[in-house]
Amino acid sequence: MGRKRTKSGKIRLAEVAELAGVSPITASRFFRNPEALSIAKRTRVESAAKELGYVPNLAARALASQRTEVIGVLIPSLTNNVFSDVLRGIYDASEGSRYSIQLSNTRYSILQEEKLLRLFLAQKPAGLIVTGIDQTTESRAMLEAADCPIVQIMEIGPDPVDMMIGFSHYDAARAAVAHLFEQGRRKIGFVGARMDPRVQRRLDGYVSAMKDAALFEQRLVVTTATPTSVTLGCALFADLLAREPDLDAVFCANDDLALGVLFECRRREIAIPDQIAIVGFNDLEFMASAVPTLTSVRTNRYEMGNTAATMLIEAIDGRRPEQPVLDLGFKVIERQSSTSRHSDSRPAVSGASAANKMVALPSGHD
Amino acid sequence: MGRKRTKSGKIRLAEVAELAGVSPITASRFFRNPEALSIAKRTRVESAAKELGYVPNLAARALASQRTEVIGVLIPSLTNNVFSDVLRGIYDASEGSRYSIQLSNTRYSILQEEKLLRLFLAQKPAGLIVTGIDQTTESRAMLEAADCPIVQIMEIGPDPVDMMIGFSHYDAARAAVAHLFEQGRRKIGFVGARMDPRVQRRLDGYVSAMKDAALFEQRLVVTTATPTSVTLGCALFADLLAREPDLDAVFCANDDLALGVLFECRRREIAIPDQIAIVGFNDLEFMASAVPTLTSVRTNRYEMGNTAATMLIEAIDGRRPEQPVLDLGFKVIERQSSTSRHSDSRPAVSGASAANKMVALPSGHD
DNA sequence: AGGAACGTTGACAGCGCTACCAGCAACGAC
DNA sequence: GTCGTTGCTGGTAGCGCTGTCAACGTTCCT
Repeated sequence: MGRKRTKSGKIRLAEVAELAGVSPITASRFFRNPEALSIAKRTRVESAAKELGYVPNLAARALASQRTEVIGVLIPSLTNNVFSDVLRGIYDASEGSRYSIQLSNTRYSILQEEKLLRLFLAQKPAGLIVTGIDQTTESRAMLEAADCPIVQIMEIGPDPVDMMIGFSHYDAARAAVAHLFEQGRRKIGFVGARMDPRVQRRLDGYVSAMKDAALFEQRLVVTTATPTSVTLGCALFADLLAREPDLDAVFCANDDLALGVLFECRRREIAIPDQIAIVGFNDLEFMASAVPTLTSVRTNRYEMGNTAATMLIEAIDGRRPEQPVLDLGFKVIERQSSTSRHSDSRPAVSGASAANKMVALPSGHD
Repeated sequence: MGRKRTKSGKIRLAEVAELAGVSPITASRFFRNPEALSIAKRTRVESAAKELGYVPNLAARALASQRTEVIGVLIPSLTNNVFSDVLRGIYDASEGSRYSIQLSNTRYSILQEEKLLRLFLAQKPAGLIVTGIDQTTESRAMLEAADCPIVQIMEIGPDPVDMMIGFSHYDAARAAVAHLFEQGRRKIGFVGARMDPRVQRRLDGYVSAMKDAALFEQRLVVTTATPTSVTLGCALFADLLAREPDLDAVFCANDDLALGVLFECRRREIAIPDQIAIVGFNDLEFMASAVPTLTSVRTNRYEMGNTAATMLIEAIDGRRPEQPVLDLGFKVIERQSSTSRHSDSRPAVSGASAANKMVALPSGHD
């Protein structure tokens, strides 16, 4: 019905095709698979599109092709520093690809996750990134039935839905405790907050290491379901100290807690590391600048997000990785807070010790 | 032809309508404007949809209605704590509404912002949230031509595109400096990183306050374009101290820098606040737990994001706010790092002083 | 009583794009 | 020379939904 030159002056594929002197379908192909066109038509369509300032209509494309170019991402928290690094990795990888990111926050609730998953799946995403390996049975079933690639991030486990990228929190915690053992520490406390599955596995790693050395005592463990914070680190450490005044080290489930412990020690004039050693988890930026500098377990958060999104996009485009489960490992970054002698002289400007000793371990081999 | 019972067994609006015994268009209306239906049909459609587990196809809806239910959000950084709070506010507000969030990262580049804006606008978003008031001329023109509501967040300025929510960074900086004056400080340094427009305006506020008191000296200002970090705070403070050993206070453009300054002081055994007072900006959680507790300018980041998204959604739905520009103000939270006497005894557990004195100021009245 | 106004419903015709299949030329194999 | 085969192109027919308009019954007004 005389549908040329749409009233609102919008540029449709048909206009581009007309200007290029090809059929709409050929123009369409140019945007999806340029190699399928002859060079002549390819350049004609390209310049026509540029001249008209054509922008494809994603809704029409999604409707016609029965699939979207959206990657769904489900993470438990928007505030946690850990996830902001992961997210940045994901967004960086998605840029330049034709996929866009649809982000949702499960607030550490697997029921909420299930609900969001249902929502996402109904829109037929091109791919999905989900956090962790602890889904509801229902969620798990939906993921397995989904006809798109899926990456589980943050940790690795025995039974991937599809792809998986992360590291073993259990092994990482064991390595942290092993480091403290090496430094001659015996009464090592554990401080944890939120107690999501990954923190729980860090606790498990700590417990197993302590039990292996016949040093485990329940009262050395202080945890809470409350979301983590520096202030909470102060409070939990105070609790721990009240239970066990002879403590000679604390392994904190994350760096915020470690910073809180550091502050609380300073407040109580407890010498670090002479009286108590501190080890954190994640190696956030400030750990290297604290006084004393704080030992932590470095995790590759940005890389985790970036690789996950990259792998996912490759899989969507039909190039599945040969290795669907990727262990990114971790490193214990040894700093002053847990090493008995301050061997290095104070650096000129920043508190970062230039001579951080690193203990690198690929996780996953128990 | 014969398009009933789509092959893949997918539930379309037509199936719902058939089961409910109404026409598809009536069923469609149920999802968009239930009040337009008679009670009888409303309940019939509702139960039919529930029975079939109908989920609307957003792509088809977008194509047919020529508009999407996507709110575009442009922020400069995914890593910065400040923005993660804002984002959380935005996502929280979008939940429960029918709008979904499309997030993109401008990396503090207004050119990148322009590019993303073009991309977003091409998809006809339902609304847009952009950061700050410094857009390129081109971006500004696009925003003004856009036929959707727009909220500028993070700061307020004279000439809103549409709606605006934030506070005056200039006034907030002046208030921070005024507080230091009150405490008898005179040689007040400024430490800033990244120097995005908002940090620049904090610097402007600092400069004007110092000039008003005839205390401004260029060498009191240390800034860098480098992204902010705690480590950078250490380094910049060291620079500042080298230039001006008689310093008696530092105003840091954000809390990470302030923490770095704190650590560097500890490293150099500079007494806080006796020798040097520290004031940060944003009042991140850890400021209340540091030793000594750190004074900061509290900003309502979560509320900013939440209110912005709420206002935007209201505006999309046709209920424009009577007051399109909202000043959320700020508060100088006075803590030990800038108050001369430690009047409060040590709290039992956390470092947070229970008796934080607050100076609240609605910004915007110079 | 006649007609306007309203509330409710449905038919029709796309929205802009792509899946599918058919067509055609050019090429090599038999 | 005939028959595939490959590479490129185009026509047709929707994808699932909603905008528009018309039609209907009911109520309210004059």
